[in-house]
Amino acid sequence: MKRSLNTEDKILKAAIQVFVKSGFEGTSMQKIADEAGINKALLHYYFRSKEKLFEKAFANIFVKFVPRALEIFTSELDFFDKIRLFIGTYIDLLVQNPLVPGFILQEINRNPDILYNIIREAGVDPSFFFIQVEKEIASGSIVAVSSKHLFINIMSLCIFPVASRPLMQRIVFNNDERAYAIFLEERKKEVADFVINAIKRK
Amino acid sequence: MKRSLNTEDKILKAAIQVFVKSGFEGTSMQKIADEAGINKALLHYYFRSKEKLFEKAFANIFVKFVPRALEIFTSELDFFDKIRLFIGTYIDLLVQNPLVPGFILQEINRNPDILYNIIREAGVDPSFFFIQVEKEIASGSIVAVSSKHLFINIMSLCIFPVASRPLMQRIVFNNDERAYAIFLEERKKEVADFVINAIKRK
DNA sequence: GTCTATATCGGGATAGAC
DNA sequence: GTCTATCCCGATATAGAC
Repeated sequence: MKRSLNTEDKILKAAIQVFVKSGFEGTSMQKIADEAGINKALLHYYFRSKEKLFEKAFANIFVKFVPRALEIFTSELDFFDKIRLFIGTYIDLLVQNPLVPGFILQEINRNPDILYNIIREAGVDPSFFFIQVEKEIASGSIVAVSSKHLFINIMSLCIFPVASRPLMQRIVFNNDERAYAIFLEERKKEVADFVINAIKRK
Repeated sequence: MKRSLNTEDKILKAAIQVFVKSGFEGTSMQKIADEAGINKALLHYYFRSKEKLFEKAFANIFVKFVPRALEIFTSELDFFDKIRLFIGTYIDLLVQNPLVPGFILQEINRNPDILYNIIREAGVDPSFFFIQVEKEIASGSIVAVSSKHLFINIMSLCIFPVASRPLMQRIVFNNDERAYAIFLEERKKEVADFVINAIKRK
């Protein structure tokens, strides 16, 4: 399986793994070379510099986590079902990649400019969500909330508990790994209920 | 004002500033020395190593942002007023220190063990909040929610929008700084309404 | 395309003068 | 207590053999 990858892909895969774990500043080319099972010089042969290798790796990770999240809202489900489906799938995705949220937050704060090209190319656009919220308000199914606040509320409730796990697991669960894993699993239902309860017209 | 600080405090203050901006790995002792207006060797004279200086700096920042947040819930206000007050004050604190949330998330993921001593010494304990939630449920003023989920929901809604600002500002506000500043200001009311709406028994 | 060897630089840390 | 000079290592990056 891994054997079938060519060298370039093997390097990129290793780079993603190491960068996500240690961040740009905490990562050395040597560690990536070790992870890929090849020599340090080859990294430069394929990607010229650490900076350029990082850009490829970051873009690769980013598109898996940001635009994909929004796809669900383009479907034709009932709005509340869409919210439930989105939250469930997104929390799953995050739990399977627990280091990614912290990594992305770290790197966008270190260098916000990395987003410039990536967002343009990846075509991240939440307007589909905003339009639908306005429609739901007009039809009277939800109360008059700001669609932008609602969007960021949902994102916050999904992402932050994963990004802050080392801290929250300790202060709320006495650092019990399993308890926090169960807690995150519960959140798929809990967060959806919370959001829907907050906006549903009764 | 800055003149009145002794050298040790001057160094610590400079270290906090640089570490928060660039993280542990992205910070060099030289940058801290420059920021403090003194020589590199003096850092080692006062703090022995980068690691030890970082620990002091991190603990210093941490206690300003985590335990202090919980103090509000020990007051004697009405529960909903407490929630409003907490969210308003906390978002203010975060907006005034916009790099801190990302910094803390970054460092706890890099090295979760730094929390070990700090949390013990700082005495971070949200149980006061949990108890009060249980009481409110018993008295029938709010619906039966999990107090732990509620706690982390509130934290998420306050912290994440600040920590993810470079990203969210771009995809939701076309990178308009002022619009995002206004948005964060609005959130003091918006988030409180959202939370209370989600839990209030009607 | 892949390796070893090496150039060059910047980092943390210490010695020692004042 | 504060400085300059220096040590030593690890980092990025390149040269050149195979």
